[in-house]
Amino acid sequence: MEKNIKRRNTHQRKVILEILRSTDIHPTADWIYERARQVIPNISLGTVYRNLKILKDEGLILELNDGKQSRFDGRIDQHFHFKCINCNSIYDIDNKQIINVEYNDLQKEGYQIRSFDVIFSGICPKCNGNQN
Amino acid sequence: MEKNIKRRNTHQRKVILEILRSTDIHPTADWIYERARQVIPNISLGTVYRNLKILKDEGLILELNDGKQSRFDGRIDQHFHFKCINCNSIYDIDNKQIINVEYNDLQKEGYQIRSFDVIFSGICPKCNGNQN
DNA sequence: TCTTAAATAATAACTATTATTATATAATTA
DNA sequence: TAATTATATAATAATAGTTATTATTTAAGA
Repeated sequence: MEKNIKRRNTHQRKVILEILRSTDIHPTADWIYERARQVIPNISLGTVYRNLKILKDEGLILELNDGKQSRFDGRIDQHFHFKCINCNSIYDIDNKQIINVEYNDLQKEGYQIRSFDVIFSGICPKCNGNQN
Repeated sequence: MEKNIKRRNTHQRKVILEILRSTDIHPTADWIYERARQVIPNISLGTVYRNLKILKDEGLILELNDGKQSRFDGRIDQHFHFKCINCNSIYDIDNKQIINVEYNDLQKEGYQIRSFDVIFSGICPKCNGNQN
């Protein structure tokens, strides 16, 4: 994607970012599209995808993935994720203190670290006990 | 997928697992397919996908994802990953000592943790210095 | 207000993955 | 060892998530 492009602050992009920031369910592009249509009835799914890519490029959102679909996250402060292997939900994990990462050694080996995510996998509290 | 199915130990599945265990590049299904064709010329891509799913289901391999494609990992001992945002390579990170995860609190909240991965994102040593 | 390049809506195209089905084969049984 | 049976295969079609195309619209600067 072009880096030094003069971006226009469009209504569509503002609505998409607002929708994403209003939820913690890490929605798919399609979910965001359905929500956006309630505000801009003739918005296009392509517009949703394009703007999600731009927002990610600008560091305003994160892209996760589910295995088969991309999911998006309006939170960009350091936090982690739990992926339920039963219902496929993704939860935010806020207990920063549970994880201690020291990556000086990696940097010495030449890795430039921009970010990191910890993704737990298992059964979520809702599914726990009533699995199919 | 059926759980109590009587599995047959096919030549195709053995070859696929062998190929995956022989590399550390976390290949895509298509890469594995090309390699497998050198051993079984008329193997089908569908067979590769089906067996990768079975092997994952049996806990013999891991599935990572790259954003748009699945990547597979023949290593199942605890280790972490580094994803280069420049060349898209995924590297294994072995320094277990750099990461300390304590998830008792999560378990108390009802999360059943089966596994976790730490994914660093940034520029790899090879790309460091000669980015495009 | 005029100009211009970026963004949009609509839609087509692409691609990774999964499903379908007739045939082949591993493994069990006789 | 031969017959049986259900699983796996190869070939191919179908699906679905995402990206590309293009004529038109629009945000933002002059």
